[in-house]
Amino acid sequence: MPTTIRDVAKRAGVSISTVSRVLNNTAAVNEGKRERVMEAVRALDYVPNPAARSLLGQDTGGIGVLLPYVAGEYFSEFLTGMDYVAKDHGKFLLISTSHHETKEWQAAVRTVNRRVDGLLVMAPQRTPRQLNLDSWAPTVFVNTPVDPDTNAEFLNFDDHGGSAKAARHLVGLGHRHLAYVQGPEAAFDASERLRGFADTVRGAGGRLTVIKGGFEQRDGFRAAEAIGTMRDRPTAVGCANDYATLGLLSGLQQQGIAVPEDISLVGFDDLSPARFSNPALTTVNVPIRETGIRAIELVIRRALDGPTDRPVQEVIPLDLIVRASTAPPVKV
Amino acid sequence: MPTTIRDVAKRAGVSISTVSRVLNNTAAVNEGKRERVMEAVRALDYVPNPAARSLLGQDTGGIGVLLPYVAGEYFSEFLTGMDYVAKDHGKFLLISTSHHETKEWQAAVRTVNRRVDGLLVMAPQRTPRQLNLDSWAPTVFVNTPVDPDTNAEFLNFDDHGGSAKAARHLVGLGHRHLAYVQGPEAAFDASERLRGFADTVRGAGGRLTVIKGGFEQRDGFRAAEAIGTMRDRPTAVGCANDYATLGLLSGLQQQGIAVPEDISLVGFDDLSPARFSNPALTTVNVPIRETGIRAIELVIRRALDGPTDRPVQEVIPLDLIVRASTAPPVKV
DNA sequence: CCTTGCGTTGAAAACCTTTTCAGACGGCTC
DNA sequence: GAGCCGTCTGAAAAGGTTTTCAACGCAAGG
Repeated sequence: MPTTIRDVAKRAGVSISTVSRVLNNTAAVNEGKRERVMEAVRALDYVPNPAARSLLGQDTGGIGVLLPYVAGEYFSEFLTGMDYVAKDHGKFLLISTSHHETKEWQAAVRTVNRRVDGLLVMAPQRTPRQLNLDSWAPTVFVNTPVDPDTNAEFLNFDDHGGSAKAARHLVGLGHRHLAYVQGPEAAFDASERLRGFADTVRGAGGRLTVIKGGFEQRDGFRAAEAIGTMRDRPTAVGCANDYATLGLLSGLQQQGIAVPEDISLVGFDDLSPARFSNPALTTVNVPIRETGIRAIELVIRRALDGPTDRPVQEVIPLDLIVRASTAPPVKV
Repeated sequence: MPTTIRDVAKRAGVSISTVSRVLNNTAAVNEGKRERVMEAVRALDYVPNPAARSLLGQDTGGIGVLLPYVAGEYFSEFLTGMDYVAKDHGKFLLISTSHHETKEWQAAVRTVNRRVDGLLVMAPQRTPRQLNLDSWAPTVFVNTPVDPDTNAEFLNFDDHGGSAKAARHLVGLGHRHLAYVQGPEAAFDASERLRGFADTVRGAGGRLTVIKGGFEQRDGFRAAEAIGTMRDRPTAVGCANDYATLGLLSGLQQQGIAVPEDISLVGFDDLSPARFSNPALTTVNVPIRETGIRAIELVIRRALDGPTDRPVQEVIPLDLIVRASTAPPVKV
């Protein structure tokens, strides 16, 4: 039986109302009594019951985080950023994942509902409309197709633009026949990346071969086999993310194809393994950790201030980081 | 104003007690009424208020997860496993991290307290005693120094044994002068790994040079500089984890030192990047995802069954995976 | 001296659910 | 036909907090 506000009140010789007032600083209290209350709180190691508190419609202290999944460095970077601010504000993170299924989505929303003060959602395969999480809590979407009709906040990456920069870099080096290893088909961000790459290559009059892939290393590894056996091999390849690029690199090298001498490679995300591969990857930097921080700050702000009529809807520009995996093509 | 049990009762023409009984299957209810209640629940889209529920001392539905930090693939694998089972049991994960500071620890415990039905703690730099989370919720420790006096559950990896296998492998290949890149000094698992390596090398009459390092790629990269400038260079190097090994590999290759021809490398963890590096890493496999699954299952079981007098205290054996980064030393 | 008002306080209501308690009702046994 | 039992039901209490409301004492103002 944990100590309650009543125990504190008894020990301090005041009513529970007074204790509440002292704790929440919600009204003036006689200095002597305030002291006694504080002393009692310390002595009994009293912590208010969060359930009782949120029953009254007060804040729950939680922030819900709904992600498609949580595997890989991309998400752990994201989480790290979020965790950092959340802790700073005395909030905790309530994480639920793997919601490619609309059913699972709704279950997750239902679970998280009323246990959190706000919501951060990353759903690259869904539009907010499909998630129908109405307006029961302030919601910030990250990396999710914008729905112009909601007044939720959106923080998106300029996947199209970033990918275009990568393609422009390759074209500028002189590449004319390029390939692109595609991400998961249903994912909004992956298709934007493909589109940015394709638009640029075709706009420059280059030839583009699109290869099915995914976001994991083994997807890139498989793509390497496909590329290795091509009769008319491309001289540069873009990938949907760094993991796939790393797998691709590994696969090519095992076939004796040199990077960047024989083939140039461009990744996406700029995760730490990209810096330490051999050769280090040219890739598009995605400030995922910082975005996690900003997103949580937004959620907290909206939870505090209530709804705005001017929600933040931002597209974050992405920069290309040129490293050693790209070079001009060898003339044949 | 969300719908309450009262709304449901009114619509179904019964008392709230009956609604509660139907929902929780806690007593027999007339079939007709049951139908009407169910209909009302569906029509109003009623979801019981979790705060009210946990106020009564019912389960909160949450499981607290306290980690030292959350960055890197190791933790994202761990989280993936945990998330998987938690979702399966309708529980949600309440995650809090970065508790190298005892103060932060206590704050985290306080926050999580009474919001969860059980606790999973990974604290390689602390003993459970230091965390003084008394007995307010069933707790399972993972990768944390065992405290024989608590009756909490422990799931630990045989870091010492795994590291010994790695060392034995190298010694068996003929290496006599080895180096070891150390992990964070205060971490229990890192020091066990070092100890296992050192014990074995010295037991076999080999020479061991210990190099300060850490768990991140840049730590390995720095170690590569140290090794590159050594006059009497070791022929094989063990590392505290794969990330450091990858950084080390990258650094060595940039100096023109060939792996495994000039130096053999052994990692620890067997994360996915280890499989796709060039050469692929020989490393000790740590079933981190599976352990996440088992740990959460343990927490849930203990939350359901109440305290046991025979808590699980297990040391999980670790296997060495031999790949391309190790070879016999070249004779001089 | 009586009112007004301020600063401070405690009682009680409200939040939403589960669970206990007692009652109603029908059918059964003697 | 009286008593009993079993099944089903609703009223009410309990859980811990915040907040409203009324009231208290006391000083200042009329």
